[in-house]
Amino acid sequence: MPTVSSEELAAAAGVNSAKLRKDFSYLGSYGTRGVGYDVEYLVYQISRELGLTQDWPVVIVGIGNLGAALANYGGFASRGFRVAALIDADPAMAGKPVAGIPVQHTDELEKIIDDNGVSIGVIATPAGAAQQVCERLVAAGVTSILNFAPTVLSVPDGVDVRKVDLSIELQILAFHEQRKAGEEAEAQADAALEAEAGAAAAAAGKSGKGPDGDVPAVMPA
Amino acid sequence: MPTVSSEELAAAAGVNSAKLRKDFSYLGSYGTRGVGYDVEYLVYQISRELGLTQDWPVVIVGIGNLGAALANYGGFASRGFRVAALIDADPAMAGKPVAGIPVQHTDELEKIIDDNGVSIGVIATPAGAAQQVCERLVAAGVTSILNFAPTVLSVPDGVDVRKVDLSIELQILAFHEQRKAGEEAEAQADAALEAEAGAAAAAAGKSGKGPDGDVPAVMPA
DNA sequence: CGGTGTGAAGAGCTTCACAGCA
DNA sequence: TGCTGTGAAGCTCTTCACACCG
Repeated sequence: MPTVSSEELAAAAGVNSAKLRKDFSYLGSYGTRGVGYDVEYLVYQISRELGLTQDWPVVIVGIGNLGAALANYGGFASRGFRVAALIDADPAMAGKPVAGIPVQHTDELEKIIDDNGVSIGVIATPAGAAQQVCERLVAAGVTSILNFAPTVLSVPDGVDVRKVDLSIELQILAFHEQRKAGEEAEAQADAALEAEAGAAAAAAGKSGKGPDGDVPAVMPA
Repeated sequence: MPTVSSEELAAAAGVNSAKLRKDFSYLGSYGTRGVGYDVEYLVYQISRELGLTQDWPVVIVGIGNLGAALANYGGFASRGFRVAALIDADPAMAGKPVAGIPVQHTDELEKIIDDNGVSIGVIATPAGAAQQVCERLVAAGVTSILNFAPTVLSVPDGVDVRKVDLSIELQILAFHEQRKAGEEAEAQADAALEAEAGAAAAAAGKSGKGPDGDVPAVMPA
């Protein structure tokens, strides 16, 4: 299939075809009237725009189950990410290969960041260690952090943090599940609450908010 | 701190105080003019609305690194989720405890779902096994699925699927990182592309889209 | 013809600003 | 007086509908 129409793409992505055409149009006119979009060319243009044509070295700190799962995750390589190093505080882990990469001790953190020109760090440590790791990463020159630890990180301006909460998607499913079961439903407003819900419980915690608003910065403990 | 103002909550959550008050108002009038919101009462009301006061039994299928990480994740219990069972296809895993719960073999899947009244399933299997597991879960009565496998699941109407792509947040960070580095920047449009980007490559794959639009249903391989 | 690119209309969400109540 | 609750204004994002072109 060398070419594809906005209608087909829209159906595959689950959106309206007009929206898709309009979005594409912001990148330029990559389609051909009466024909559609050349798949290969389109993929290249979008990849370039999203930064997938670049190589991004990342380090993963905290090689427990989650860190190991991330290290083994095939999706990274295909999106232009290269796992430059795995770092763990446990000396017993040092040298042990995970996903073919030997784990290095936290002592080496600054050197690793520097040697590899790493600007993106992934934190998969327990909650207690996350803030400290974060500070060391930032001090060493990392400017984007993906946080899997269940804690809110505070970072200086200019550093982006995105927090991944493995249970939030479950919570959304449960929310809809509850709706299926009963009630008459007050519809949209509640979704908005998700972002705010935690603040009541936390009532503190400088946010370190991500660049977009689509991931709640604060969630209940 | 028994009471809190919309201004404080808004600052903590990183939103505008008017928005927060408006959102809360959809749930009812739980604040007191001139005073603020009673924290305990507010937390309860929001918890109830989000379904956190219910107990949701879930099963996790696929006990590799990721499945184990999920089983150990503390955030579930505090949000009303109870891991009813861990299921894996590897007979060698059967009986082995993970996070204090013995792993059961896939053969038991239907019985487990039925016995525990499970309506939410988590898939953490390799991509190849996911669709088949999904079908068995649905056939057994599961109506909400959280999919960590890097594949698009197709499901019948009435079943909600949410796909968690561990690399998508990294991709968003890289996108912004790229922007920091250079360019003049065409701003908003590109974010929208994230949801559609994969469709060009996939150009197939019935979507099984989640209840909200905020998680892309299709992503590049 | 068929399908893109896009101005204009429409819908939904956010913010303002202030009446009203403890 | 202080802060909530909310109509109305403003803004952004989505959808429509069609001119235009291969």
